[in-house]
Amino acid sequence: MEQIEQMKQIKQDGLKKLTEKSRLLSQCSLFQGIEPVVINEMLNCLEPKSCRYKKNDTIALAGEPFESIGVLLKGEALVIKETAAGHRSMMALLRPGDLFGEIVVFSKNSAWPATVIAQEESQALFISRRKLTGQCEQSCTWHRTIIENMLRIISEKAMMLNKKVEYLTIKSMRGKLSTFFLEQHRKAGTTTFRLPMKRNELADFLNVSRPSMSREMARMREEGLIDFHLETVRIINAEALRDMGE
Amino acid sequence: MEQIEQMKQIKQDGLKKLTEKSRLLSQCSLFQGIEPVVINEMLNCLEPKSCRYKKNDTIALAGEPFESIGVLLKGEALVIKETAAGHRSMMALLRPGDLFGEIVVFSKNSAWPATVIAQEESQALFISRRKLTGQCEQSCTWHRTIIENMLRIISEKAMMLNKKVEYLTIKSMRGKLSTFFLEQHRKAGTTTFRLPMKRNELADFLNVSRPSMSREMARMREEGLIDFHLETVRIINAEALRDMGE
DNA sequence: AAAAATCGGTAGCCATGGCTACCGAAACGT
DNA sequence: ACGTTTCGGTAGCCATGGCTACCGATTTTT
Repeated sequence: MEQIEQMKQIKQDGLKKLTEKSRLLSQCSLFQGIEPVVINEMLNCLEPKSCRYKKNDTIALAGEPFESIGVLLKGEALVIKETAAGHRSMMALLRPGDLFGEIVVFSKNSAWPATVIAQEESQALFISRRKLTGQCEQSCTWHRTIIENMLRIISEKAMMLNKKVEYLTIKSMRGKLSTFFLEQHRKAGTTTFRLPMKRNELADFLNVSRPSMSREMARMREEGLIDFHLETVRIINAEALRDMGE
Repeated sequence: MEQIEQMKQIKQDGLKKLTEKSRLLSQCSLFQGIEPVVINEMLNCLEPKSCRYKKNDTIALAGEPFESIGVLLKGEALVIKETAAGHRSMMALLRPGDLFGEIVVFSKNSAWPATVIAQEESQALFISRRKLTGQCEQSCTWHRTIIENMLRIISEKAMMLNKKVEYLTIKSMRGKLSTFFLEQHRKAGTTTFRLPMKRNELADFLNVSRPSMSREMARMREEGLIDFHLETVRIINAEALRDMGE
């Protein structure tokens, strides 16, 4: 009798786990717009590999061949790029629900371009490229959704990179700042707006040094182009800023 | 009798045109791996809009909403980015078979990010996003191929942009050159290789000025890191180069 | 073959911006 | 409330690299 109760418990735990997993996945951009219940069915068809990692374990190693997209389910992981000299630079911090390897899965060159390392005890899911595009006989409805999601995700990544290239291509400090401020202004719709990043992060985004950036912002204030205090920026002479954009 | 002959002729001309179009499309990355004959069938289902343009006509205008991917069939077109100041910069030159708008079709923000202008008498094909992902009842086989192509195309674009960002992020001249030379070396497999671009283009790619680049290359030669003559470059001290990569 | 255009190398000038160092203010942790 | 950390501003030094100008070589045009 006790045994039966125990088994029921195990089964319940299993179900709870499954629903927890699909609930987590329903938050993930790859499964956007799909009900957790449906995700459960899909997983049977997608046959994902689930892997657990301890702290400092290597989840993916740059250069290794691969054919799967990764989803971080639990924990925290770092995406790291190593230069030939062995110098490491952090590229991204992954949190539960984040994808990795999404750019590379569908390109010809199927080797991890970066290394992913678990920062704490983590769990990741890998879905193979074939399962993702492959049409299983039944339930093609959600398959279509997942492919549309995939297309959207990669497109948005490309758009983001494109924007980044635009900023990096601008040579002068003032040009970068002007372009950035005007973009924020356009987004906010008001002449006064708040910067979405700290100075350090902004300098990093524009690929300039923080002190040099502050210096230039001060100059622009002196010249009556903008005014600012901490995160708050007000555009005074929009025309002049526009003339700086390259 | 004569009328019948005439009609036959017209029909033949139509067929010739169709096969010419599909022959052209079979060269296009979007239809890679699909037989021209099959492409003909597909076109019925994809319902592309075909448009003709005269020289200097606007094929697509930045900011305008859109939902279609473009294929240049005939002629030549420029992709142009206009800054707020009205300053124009060329982004790409399109030739027959080239796609445009491929990054944006599947992103949420569906507005042309750049302007496309015909440089000569041209013809372009537009295929709507829905038709591209939509599954028509029959012939899902090639539909799958076209979606896989689409995924590959966007992924590769993202990879390319990613690589570009990597180069642009390197701050020092020497770092950029070292990284570039090492990459060429890796690709070629030999210590001596030929540069795939002219100096002007390389300087442009690395986002530096041509004379400064030449100067730095000369210095690197003096220091015994590399040797070069025109397009031919030989790596002498690979280790030292590696240490420069940021 | 002459003229023009393109291409690559070199030199000198100097503006831009990176870097270190330091300071005060704010935010955070305990 | 206190110490600690993070954040932003400022200053001075000077290396990096942009820019113009010029030259010779090669290629293309006519």
